[in-house]
Amino acid sequence: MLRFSRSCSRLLVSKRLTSQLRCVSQTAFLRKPSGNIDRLSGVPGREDIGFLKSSSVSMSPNFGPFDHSQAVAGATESRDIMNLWSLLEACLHSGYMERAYSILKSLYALKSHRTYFIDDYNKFLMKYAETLHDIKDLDKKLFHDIQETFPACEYNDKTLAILIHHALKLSSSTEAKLEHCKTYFKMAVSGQRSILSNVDILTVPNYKTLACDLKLVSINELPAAVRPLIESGNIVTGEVLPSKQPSETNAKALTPGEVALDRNIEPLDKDAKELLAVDTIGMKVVRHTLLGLSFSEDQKKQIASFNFDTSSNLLNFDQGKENINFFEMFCNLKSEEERRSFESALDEFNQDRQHQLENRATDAAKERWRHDFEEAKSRGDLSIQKKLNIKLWEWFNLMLPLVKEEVRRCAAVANNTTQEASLSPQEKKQNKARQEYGPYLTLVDPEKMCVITILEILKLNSTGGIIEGMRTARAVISVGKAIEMEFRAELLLKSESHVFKDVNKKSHEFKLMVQRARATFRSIKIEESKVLWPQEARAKIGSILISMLIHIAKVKVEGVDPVTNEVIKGEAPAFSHGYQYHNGSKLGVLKIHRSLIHQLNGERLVAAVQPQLLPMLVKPRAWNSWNSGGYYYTQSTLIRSKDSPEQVAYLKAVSDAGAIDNVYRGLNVLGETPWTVNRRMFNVMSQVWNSGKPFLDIPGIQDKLTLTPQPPRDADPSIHREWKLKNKELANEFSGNRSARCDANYKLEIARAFLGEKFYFPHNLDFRGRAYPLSPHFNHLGNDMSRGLMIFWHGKRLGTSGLRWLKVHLSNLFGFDKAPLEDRVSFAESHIDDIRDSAEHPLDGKGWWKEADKPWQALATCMELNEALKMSNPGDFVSHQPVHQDGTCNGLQHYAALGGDIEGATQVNLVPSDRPQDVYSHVAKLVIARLEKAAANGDETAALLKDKIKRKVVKQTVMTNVYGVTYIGATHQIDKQLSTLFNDHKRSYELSKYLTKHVFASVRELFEGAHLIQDWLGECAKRISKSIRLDVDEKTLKNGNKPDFMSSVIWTTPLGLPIVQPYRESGKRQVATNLQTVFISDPFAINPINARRQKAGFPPNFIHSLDASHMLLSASECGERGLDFAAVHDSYWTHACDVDTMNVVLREQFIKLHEVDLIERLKDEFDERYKNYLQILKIDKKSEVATKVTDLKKKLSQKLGRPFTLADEIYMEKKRIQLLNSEDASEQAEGANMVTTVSLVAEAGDISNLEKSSDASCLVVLAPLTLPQIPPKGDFDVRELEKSKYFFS
Amino acid sequence: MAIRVQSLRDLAKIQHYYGFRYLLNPSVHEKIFDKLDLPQTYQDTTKLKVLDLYPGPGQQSAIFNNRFKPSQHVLMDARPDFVKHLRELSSTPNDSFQLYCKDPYEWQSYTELIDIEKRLLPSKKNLDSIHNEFLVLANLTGMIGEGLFMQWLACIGNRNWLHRFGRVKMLIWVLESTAMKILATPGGQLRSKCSVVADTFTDTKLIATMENKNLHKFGRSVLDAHKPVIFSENDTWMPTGKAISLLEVNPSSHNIDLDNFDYVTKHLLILRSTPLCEAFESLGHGGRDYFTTVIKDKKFLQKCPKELTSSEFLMITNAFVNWPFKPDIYMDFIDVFQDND
DNA sequence: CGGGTCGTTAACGATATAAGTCGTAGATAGCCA
DNA sequence: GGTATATCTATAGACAATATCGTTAACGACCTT
Repeated sequence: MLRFSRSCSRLLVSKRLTSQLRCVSQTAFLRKPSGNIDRLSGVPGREDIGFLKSSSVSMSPNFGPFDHSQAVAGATESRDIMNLWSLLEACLHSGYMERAYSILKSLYALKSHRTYFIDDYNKFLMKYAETLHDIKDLDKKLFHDIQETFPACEYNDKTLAILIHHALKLSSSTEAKLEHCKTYFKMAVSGQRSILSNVDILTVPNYKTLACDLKLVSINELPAAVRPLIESGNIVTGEVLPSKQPSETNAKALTPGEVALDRNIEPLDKDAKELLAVDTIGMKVVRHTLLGLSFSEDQKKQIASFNFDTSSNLLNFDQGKENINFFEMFCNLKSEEERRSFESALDEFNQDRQHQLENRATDAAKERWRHDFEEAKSRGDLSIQKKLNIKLWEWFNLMLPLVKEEVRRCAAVANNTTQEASLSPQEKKQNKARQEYGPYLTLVDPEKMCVITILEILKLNSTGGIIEGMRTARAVISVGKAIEMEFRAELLLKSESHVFKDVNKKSHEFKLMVQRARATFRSIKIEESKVLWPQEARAKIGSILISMLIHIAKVKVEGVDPVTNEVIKGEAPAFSHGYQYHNGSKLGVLKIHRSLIHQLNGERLVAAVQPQLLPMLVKPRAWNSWNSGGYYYTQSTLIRSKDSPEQVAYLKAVSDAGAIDNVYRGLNVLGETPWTVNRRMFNVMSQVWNSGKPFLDIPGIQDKLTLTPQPPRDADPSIHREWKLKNKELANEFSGNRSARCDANYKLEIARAFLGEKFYFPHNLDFRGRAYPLSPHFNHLGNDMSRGLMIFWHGKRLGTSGLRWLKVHLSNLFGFDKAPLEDRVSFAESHIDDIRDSAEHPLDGKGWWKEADKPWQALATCMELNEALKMSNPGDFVSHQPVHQDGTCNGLQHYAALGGDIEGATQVNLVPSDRPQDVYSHVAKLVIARLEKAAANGDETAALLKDKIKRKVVKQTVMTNVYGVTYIGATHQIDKQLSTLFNDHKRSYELSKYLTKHVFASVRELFEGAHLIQDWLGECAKRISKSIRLDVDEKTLKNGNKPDFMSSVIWTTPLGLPIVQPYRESGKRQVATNLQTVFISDPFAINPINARRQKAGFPPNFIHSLDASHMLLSASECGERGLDFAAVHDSYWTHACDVDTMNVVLREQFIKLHEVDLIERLKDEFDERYKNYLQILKIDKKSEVATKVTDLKKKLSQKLGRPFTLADEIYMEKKRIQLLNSEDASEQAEGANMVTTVSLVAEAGDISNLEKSSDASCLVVLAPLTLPQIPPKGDFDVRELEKSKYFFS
Repeated sequence: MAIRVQSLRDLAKIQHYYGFRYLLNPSVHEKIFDKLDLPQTYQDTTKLKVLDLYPGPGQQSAIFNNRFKPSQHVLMDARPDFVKHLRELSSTPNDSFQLYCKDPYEWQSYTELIDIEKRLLPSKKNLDSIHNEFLVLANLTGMIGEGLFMQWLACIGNRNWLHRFGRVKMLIWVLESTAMKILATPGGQLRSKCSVVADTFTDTKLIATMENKNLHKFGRSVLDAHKPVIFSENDTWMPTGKAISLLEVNPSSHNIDLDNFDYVTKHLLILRSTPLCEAFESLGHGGRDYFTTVIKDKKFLQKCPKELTSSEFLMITNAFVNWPFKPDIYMDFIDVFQDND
């Protein structure tokens, strides 16, 4: 028997993924390491922060290249596998064992998948076993399958774990158990320990039986996570043992005092008991701990009466109700020690709440509807304008039977219990479709599916540019996805309770152990759930559910009869499926009836926010692998690259090699910063919000969109056209306002729910490595408003320096940020009265804060300052306000550092100086100079504009210029500034266009070095994206000399994160659903790259990957030094008193980052990665090389008896390289003697002077890919910035 | 004095044809004019004013002018190479033959020609018959041609632009593919909104078309009914690979609200092969219920949109207009593509 | 028993839709010495 | 005559999606040798 070993299931999964991405390619020979990368190690002794290790891994990956050959041979197969997996999973959980078995057979048939097949079989076996009553049957089944049906498949330790689990479950006598288990343990592939490591299969009682009762294994052999549970011996009985020192890791979590409290809990519990009798033991301890702290009588009462039952006390989405204010309690505690015990008690409570939160969201929404409905019923309220929730409850009740019926039919089809013969052709077709989507539809409770459908649809209102509705395609996918997420969460929960069943959580310490064991279990389980439902399946079940909703959801409507002019009342479907045209292409839309829209505008929909999109109540799961971190019950990936399997593959390889631990470290620091809501700010905003009037960036309530009156029918077509444009503009503005208000609503409601709470933001990365919080509606990256709503949970004493920084911060928020720090301090000091007025009378005072650039944050800072200044010693004030340090044009800072460009470095404050440099003013000056010169030459436009140029006009363009803004984009930005000066729309646009040219030219002039690098990066990207790999697939070359280009730009960030630009052609296909066909992209398809986007995106993406690295480095260092740290890309936040420390850190890290010549390293990486790639060049036909190539082609063509194609050229070259790289000396010689078109061109050396563009006189040749020379580096030494006060300020 | 008619060979020397294709063979032109029998409409050609849009090399313009001697013949074109050529052509002492160098694509050009500069002042006629003093010639065989034709059709429906003067006959060269769409019959493969609109607001005939293998796609009925003049591709310049056809467009007298009609046909024809009773639902919330109540004919409800005649569409439009809960047809657009997850 | 024929169907690909694109690359012309 | 510059034209592509229809491949029933 061939045996293979796998020590734990994590590895299993990783292997499986590899198989999925693996490609049977012969590329290895092309990838002899050249040692180039070794050279990169640079200065000896310098520590590697990730790049070196990572780049060597990603340079010789264990998966194939991503192009057609993969797409055809590998990807279609891996797509099949993924589809089969998801179907297998669905069938297993729906209990369709026969179908599941036949899917297994299909999986078995896929040869490339063979080695990993046992994992699939195990899943089947696990479910199958549940239907049996005798362990012998299971035994029989397994050996029959392995010997007969799947002869090439070997069992593994997981299989044995399954057998053991069931043996324990099904055997009646201890002897039988013992015997079976003994046998199975003997069959172990890699030892007992390996079998025992399957904590997702063996339950805690299993472990106990094995270790304590049967004594088959010793406690030491158990997985670490379970060991304490068994050791404490407290499983089934639930009896509280005398507290032994809890083992290992959890020792710290409990102070002896708390344990003591645990035991004499009775007396104190008395008063609470009258109020609530439902505390679990664990919660009693929490309550007890809290009551033991030095709270005011009032707060003690609150705690005593607070319902610690998490299931009824999740988050407070109710406007009228006030949740308990943990934050205030926390702040009022005097001693550090008390605060610590408070926090640990709160954390424990929040563990449970987070668990509930992530799992009970849909139930909560449904209960709310029911509650409102019953309340209205009891009041006898049957008015026509029913409350929204009541309507939703009615729909829910109408929809449920339909869904149940459909589920029933699907089950019937799956179980073959339909009478096919008696069905109409249409029904037969329906049943056929049911066979496809049925398994997916029967997984989630119909009630939940109804709720999810309704919520998703309402949430999508007004998205996708549709005024009163949404795109169908988006709707069906969203619903499908939401169902899938629900399924995953349920699945996890179910299997968790399976493993932990019978575990009595009566003791407090024991509970902590269970919590810990659970966490381990979850990590394994989440990583394992790599299977995703195919888009097709999502769309299908989404459409089924939506069409049912359309069918039953009705609203009362009023209309005027055009004939009689009478008002008519009636009923109409609330949703309607139709189409709209855009530019001649159809778009499926799902419209929402106006009367419902109206109601939606008025009501809050917050319960609809998926919990996976909220901040977390507990510290996020720490990142430790590419797909493990963040929320507890939902899988998130380290990098948001949903449609780039390529990047995932690189990431996985690098992650498994442990090369990006620095990234994880930084990200975890960001996630561990606790926050809370700034209550005073929240109150001000609520007040503004409730007024319904527009205020700052919050638009007012708007009723409905009114279009301008239509021009007379016979008006000139141009007038009609203008009318249409005007309407579009109006609609645009309307929906913009609506979504802005909606967004503000979300933010405020989420903030309300988190008032007084301690929360965290789990982060992950975009494809360039920039960090973003996972909760999209409410986070510190949001607009001014959301930033103003948040403060650090922890407070720190200001001290002198902190007070000063707080003042600077205020000044910065006012836009007064280009002056020396002392001036900024005095700016704040000179406005002391304004600050007090703003803080104490934000809405009824002078409103000085509203003049700030960032008014909300300014107000928050005013309040903080005011409080501090009220104290006799402001330095003693405990501040929670984050203070920001921003880079001056961070992109340019990186460019200047890369180019060593002294002039540029000076401009962006890399060079120490007494006062900060203001790039924008400088550019403005340059532009004015240019315009004046032009005006002197008689250019009227220039003369007109030259007085209009202000710093503000050019600011955005200068800033975005580095990030590769296009000419058009910049023109729009400038037009936004200019259009306020000129009334004429067209005229101002003309002027903007003119001005943009000059601004671009000025920036280029000022940052010569930066632009040389930018150009170089752009050129590299262009050549790479137009290059051809030697072992391309035939299909790539099908259209003559215009092959599909498949190579994206790939690089490694200094932290070792591999970045793959995901810009590829879309590759979408039509998928039939119940409502319509939808056009969706296939995530497995590997399409030709989009060369233009690759080129345009690379320079800014590269810079972004650097600033991300800088941020993560600074984050982990700040974390190391005990700072609370947050960042918005190039704006770093911490407590006022810690700003000095942070400033040192971020300078150190910037220097650390740029000490190496990153550009040179990038070129070496490219040279290595794209070695042997070819590029297509056009050279002069008459040149010597060209004639040689033509002759060779002619000769070969005659030999072949057909034209010599590009594919032939490539094939030949491939052969040559293969020979050259051969181990065999004779083959090497043969390769050296071989003459190919490419070798001819390569011999000619530098042929750049021969390049021609005109078609007539040139010859298309293949040449080895060469990258341009790096522009010379200037003399600026990055170490200088250590002393630059204004580098970040 | 007669306008110069040149050989195809000479005219082909003009460097740019801007993607347009023109029939240049004089004898075919004569054949076409024979068939058109314009004098029947324009009995008094001394009162005839002609607006010639995109005349290009001006071959058709010259032949027309020589043959009918209209009182005024304005050639509107702004393309440099053609302008150069036309300027020569119109330099012959013939007052009626005037070049107007503006782009016929711009609505502005017409406003300037007629309302501002008052260079061309067509008379206003009632809707009883085809305008007998004003004729529009055009060549829309270029890239933007099809779109422009569709807009002109809408102008006929709205009675604006040149059609505010009455039922102005138009002779328009279009790509063969466009002609096929316009002339598609109920139930036919190519039946679409534009042919319904053309049926409703005009009486359009296929006058001439270029010989090619796709001819049969017009449908036997069209070919039989219109008996177009067939010419060879060698009679034309320049070869674009696309055949061209000449349409005679006679606006009909009607009193229909284009916007509603447009909405109804557009939406129904998306589901061109779906029975009406189902397709109605896509017209708005509760469409199926409403229309199946208003329209009693069960057989009619089983028909599908592509089979409907223009008068059937009209009937549905009327029902739509009377629908108390009808959707706002002016909200039927998408705004800028903005996507955020 | 094999193979061939015919009919049916799924699967794929092509095409039309609406109706004021548009950005860009490449060619040409206008310029100077 | 040659080259840097400005303007012009041609051209493709993104029809940022979907219904429908024609063609082809595949499959299976049936029949004949």
